Amino acid sequence: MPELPEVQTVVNYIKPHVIGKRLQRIKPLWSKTLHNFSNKDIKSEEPHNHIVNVDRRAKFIILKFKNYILAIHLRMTGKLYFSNKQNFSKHVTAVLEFKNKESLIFEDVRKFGRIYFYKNLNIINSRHGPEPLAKNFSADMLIEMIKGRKRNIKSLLLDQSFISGLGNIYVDESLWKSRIHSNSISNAIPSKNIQLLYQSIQTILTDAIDSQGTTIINFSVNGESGRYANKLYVYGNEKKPCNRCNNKIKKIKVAGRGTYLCTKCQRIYK
DNA sequence: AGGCGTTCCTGGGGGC
DNA sequence: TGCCCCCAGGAACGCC
Repeated sequence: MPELPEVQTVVNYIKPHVIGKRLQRIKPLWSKTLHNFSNKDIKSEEPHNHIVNVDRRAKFIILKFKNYILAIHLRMTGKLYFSNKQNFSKHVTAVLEFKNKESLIFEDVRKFGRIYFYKNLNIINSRHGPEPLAKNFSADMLIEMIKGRKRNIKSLLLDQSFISGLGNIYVDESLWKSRIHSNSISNAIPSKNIQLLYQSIQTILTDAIDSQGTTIINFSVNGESGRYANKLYVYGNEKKPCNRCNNKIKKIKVAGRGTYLCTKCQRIYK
């Protein structure tokens, strides 16, 4: 599941390939993939269809054009890669075609991924919380945010309107690193532990971006997983010993999600 | 406010 | 070996 580090990895990867390229058309191979627009909307923007920048906001890949943006969400199994091949796998749901037969391929086995057409980032910003790696996002902010809610901490951290970019993997890793049980109630967690959570999120996300993420995010290089897969402390490690206390990692269900944690050294605050 | 169920999808795992 | 059943999971939405 692509989360912030995987999405950032995709952005870093495609950016040099697509900046300055002129989009000719978008071919939908799965009708729902183009969520709120069609190729007509792209045509009507002519001749201003050059990609001027590629960026990330929350878990969206943002293709910036002169007068609009395309926001691409990979959801569960979406993959985005640059290609000049003409034969696609059966899971390709959309093709963004440039000149010279070059294309951005959106491949998505489960078909949950979507592409959105907006004038700017306003709508996305209004629905999403702060970026955890933004320079102006501080530990004090996170403390205030978490203390101000009375909610299951895992559910809160997964909520994109609360904080952007975290998903199941990095929430489990961050809570393990800061020794907070996933079933803790947000306003009962002491400030010093939230401070530790803040540092854990920073460290983990930064390290995961450096490692090009955990899951497979494109097929164009080698189809291998990101190197962070080898650095996970709890996620996917059921029954393996906890790196801190040697207790067996458990898999439980929290907020409807499969959740990995150490019930011995992650304390529950209620 | 917050928790929970439902929906969208398909590959893959478990059971037999 | 093969078939059927069931389910994970991000986000939006409706309900209580």
